[in-house]
Amino acid sequence: MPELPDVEVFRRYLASTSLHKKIDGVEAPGPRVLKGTSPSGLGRVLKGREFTSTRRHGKYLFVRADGGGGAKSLVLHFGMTGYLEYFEGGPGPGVDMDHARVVVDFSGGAHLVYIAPRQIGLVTWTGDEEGFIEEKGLGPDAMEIDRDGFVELMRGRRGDVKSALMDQSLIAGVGNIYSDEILFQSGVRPDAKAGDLGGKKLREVHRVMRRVLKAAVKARVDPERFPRGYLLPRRVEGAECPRCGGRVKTMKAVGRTAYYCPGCQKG
DNA sequence: AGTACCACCTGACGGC
DNA sequence: TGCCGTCAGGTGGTAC
Repeated sequence: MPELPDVEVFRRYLASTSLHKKIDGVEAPGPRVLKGTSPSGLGRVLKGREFTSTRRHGKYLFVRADGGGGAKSLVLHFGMTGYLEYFEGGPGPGVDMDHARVVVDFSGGAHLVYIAPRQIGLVTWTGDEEGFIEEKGLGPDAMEIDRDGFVELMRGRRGDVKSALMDQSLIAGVGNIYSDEILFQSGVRPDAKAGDLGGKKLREVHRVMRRVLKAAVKARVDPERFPRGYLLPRRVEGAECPRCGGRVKTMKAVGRTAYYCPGCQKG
């Protein structure tokens, strides 16, 4: 799940559970997700500190850890299957500890666990969040970029609009699922050329993008809670289009499967 | 600049 | 039941 809305939900979860607790130590039973650090390295950085604030940029989550020398932040990226669990005492029966990759132990017996069945994901630390974002080549966050900036970025692109929306160096946060939703609600086919859309349509895509991401966060990314008329809960080949009653179809775009409604998306 | 693959991992699912 | 191919919401690298 982890696109911008999912990561925003994780951020709020972490902020409501894990701030202002002393960190006793860190374990990394899945060290493959650690990049540029080691289990002991991460432990040395975090031990004795406490998380004080959170920040999301695109699909990355930064967690500021204060109480030691210099600024240090935990950096989390959730790959395709990652998420967080917090618990006090032992893990409940529903917690998938088999796939726990990083565990932060707080004094008093609470734990924050980064779980990722497929170890595609990233956990590290940085002393410079801005520098990290720059190194990764991330564009502005999809909820932060303004309308004119968005139109400028999209204009002059020769590739498919879907791949432009998903290009993290242009705009950070949109992935395969939400690009489908945004294009569906904008009435634009996934294989339309971004540069062919025109200013008016691009402004509409920008407005729809903001609305969709916001609604997804509000729905806590639960498809059942999405507003009516959303494609996401019907994102299945042959399903009934929630707007026109036609059939949802798929096509390949940038090596990914795009779901769309030929009846609603003609642009 | 854009695309087309491959790779990294694991699990679920359909077909035989 | 088992084996096999395919697919899955991520990014990063290479080669054309």
